[in-house]
Amino acid sequence: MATLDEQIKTEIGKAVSAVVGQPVDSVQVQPTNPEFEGSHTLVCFPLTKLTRKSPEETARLIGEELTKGQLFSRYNVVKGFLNLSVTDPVWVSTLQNIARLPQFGQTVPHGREVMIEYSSPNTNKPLHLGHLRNNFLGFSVSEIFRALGYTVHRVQIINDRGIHICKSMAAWQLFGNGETPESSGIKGDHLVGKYYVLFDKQYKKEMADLAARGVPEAEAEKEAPIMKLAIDLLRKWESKDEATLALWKTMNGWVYEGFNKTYRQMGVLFDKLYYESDTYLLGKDEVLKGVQQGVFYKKEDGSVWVDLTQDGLDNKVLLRADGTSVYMTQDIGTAILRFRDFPNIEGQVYTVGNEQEYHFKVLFLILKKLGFAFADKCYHLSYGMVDLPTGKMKSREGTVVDADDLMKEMLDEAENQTRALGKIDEMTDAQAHELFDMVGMGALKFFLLKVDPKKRMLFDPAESIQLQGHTGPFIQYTHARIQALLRKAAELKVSPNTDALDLSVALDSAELQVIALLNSYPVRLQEAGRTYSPAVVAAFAYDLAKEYNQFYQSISILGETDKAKVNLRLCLSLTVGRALKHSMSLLGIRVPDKM
RNA sequence: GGUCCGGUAGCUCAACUGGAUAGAGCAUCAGCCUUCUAAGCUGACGGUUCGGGGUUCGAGUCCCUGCCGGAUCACCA
Repeated sequence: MATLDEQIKTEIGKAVSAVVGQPVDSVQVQPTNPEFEGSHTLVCFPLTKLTRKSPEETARLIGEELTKGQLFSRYNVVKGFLNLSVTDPVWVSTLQNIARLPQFGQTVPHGREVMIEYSSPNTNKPLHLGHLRNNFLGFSVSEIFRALGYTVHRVQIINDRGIHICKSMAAWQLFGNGETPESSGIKGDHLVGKYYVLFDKQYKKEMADLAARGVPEAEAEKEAPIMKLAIDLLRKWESKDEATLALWKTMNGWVYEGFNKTYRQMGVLFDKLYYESDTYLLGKDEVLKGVQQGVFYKKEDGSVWVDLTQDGLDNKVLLRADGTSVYMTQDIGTAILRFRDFPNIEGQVYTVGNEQEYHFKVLFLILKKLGFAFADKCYHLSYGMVDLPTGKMKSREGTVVDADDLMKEMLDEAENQTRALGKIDEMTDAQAHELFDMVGMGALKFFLLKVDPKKRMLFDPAESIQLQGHTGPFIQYTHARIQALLRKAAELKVSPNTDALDLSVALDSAELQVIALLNSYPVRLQEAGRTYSPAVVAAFAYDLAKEYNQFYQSISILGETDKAKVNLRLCLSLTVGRALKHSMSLLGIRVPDKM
């Protein structure tokens, strides 16, 4: 059966063709401004060239034609805008169709597959605010694609090797005295991060000493004893020195234990993990093959390059003169490996900050030059930096907002405000804590996801813990309110019955607005998928909650004497509740039944 | 310097990809709980959409130009 939107489009198409006298391929329909009567508006200016009449006259003729049918009851014309009113029975039956689908918004799985990468941290320090935006985005986009019927593989590449972890290892060897997460009570990732900071401190001190002795800076950078130790550890690691590997494994193990706790609190999941230590050599063969194919070229010193000047970019190194890989080499290898692991995926989505836009442009170009068709289906989900009111986050200046700390603060704040409102009086301790978690995380996730991913955003802590207004908790509250209403209805034995919906009830404009909004959900979801933007889903959830609250506040539901109206309003509430729950779940946000 | 983003109310963000009088939240002020959860609702205040040109029935949106902010252009990752 055709959806309301499809029916409307066909009807309007027919009417326009009838008035214009010839088929018109595309007509422009938009939602009517709330200040005018109607729900759908046809923009008639573009048609005047064909009708050779004024916009008003054109609109009037089409309006006359349309109101002959069953879909529209009335029309009005403002300038060249034809505002159309869909009849109440059509709206009620639209609501009925939606209410009959418990999985409204969910597309039936069609088997197409995508891979989505997100998170992908280094293992030398704990996760911070920037990672939160990354993880929430990646997880949410995964959920959106699942809702659109895709099979999604959520992956990350863990940067577990390299000089950064060797720095932490070096500092631990020097200053650690055998300290472990158990002995110190410090979470593993934070403990390793502590030594990374210690490394930096010591390194700076040694640099200063060397400078005082007149050693040039460039030389001092490499000659500082602790740096020499780190470089030595990296070399030993690459030659598979047993003791070094053991320490590396131990310290990475601490980090993973810490990360897993953080991921659990964040509520994100992965289907497969890739480790750089397994994949970092993979790209080399492909690059060498590329040299043979003539896609890349080798310089006299033995380094391998790709010439991208034809594509408006530069020359880029792919293998160092000593034959070792660079970051790009690894990424080529990893990309190819993933398509081998999952031959059916259409493409990969990389959730990585916008400072790496150039890198991914180059990566996709190279994959294409190597002849991989999937290169066209790769997408860099590039997101903007998260700034603080004090400016940019800088680890060296200690202005980084730690992910664990922040989440804890959010939960504490949720608890404070919830207690202050006396909301947990009838709850068990466990229920209360689950609520604090839902509200705190809901506030944080919504705050980070409501902004267009592409845009750089400001994280104001004071604003992020707001639980009123344009926030996650506002939407959660609306959901809880609806559930309370439905519980009350059940007590009164008037639970919503979608089959009993009476198509002849007259709709209030507040009811109509809510139904129209509900009806737009599938389109909004499509848009969210097309633009890889959870912000679209967040906007929908907020709009719906806002609109519902206006309805709820202006119209009595259980106090209504007309039984048909009570049932309609309950069905409407039930359906809104489901849509809120579903859309919020796509953001990784849970909604409570009481709050 | 080259390339790519961005600049919208005091602040944080929208604006269905060219449509009507540019919308929300926060903040400020004024109202609404004896009635389905006030984490709510209603109203007021708040704008030269960075400046200047252009394209057309119509521009925050497209083109040119200037200003401001950011990212990037490594044998780093």
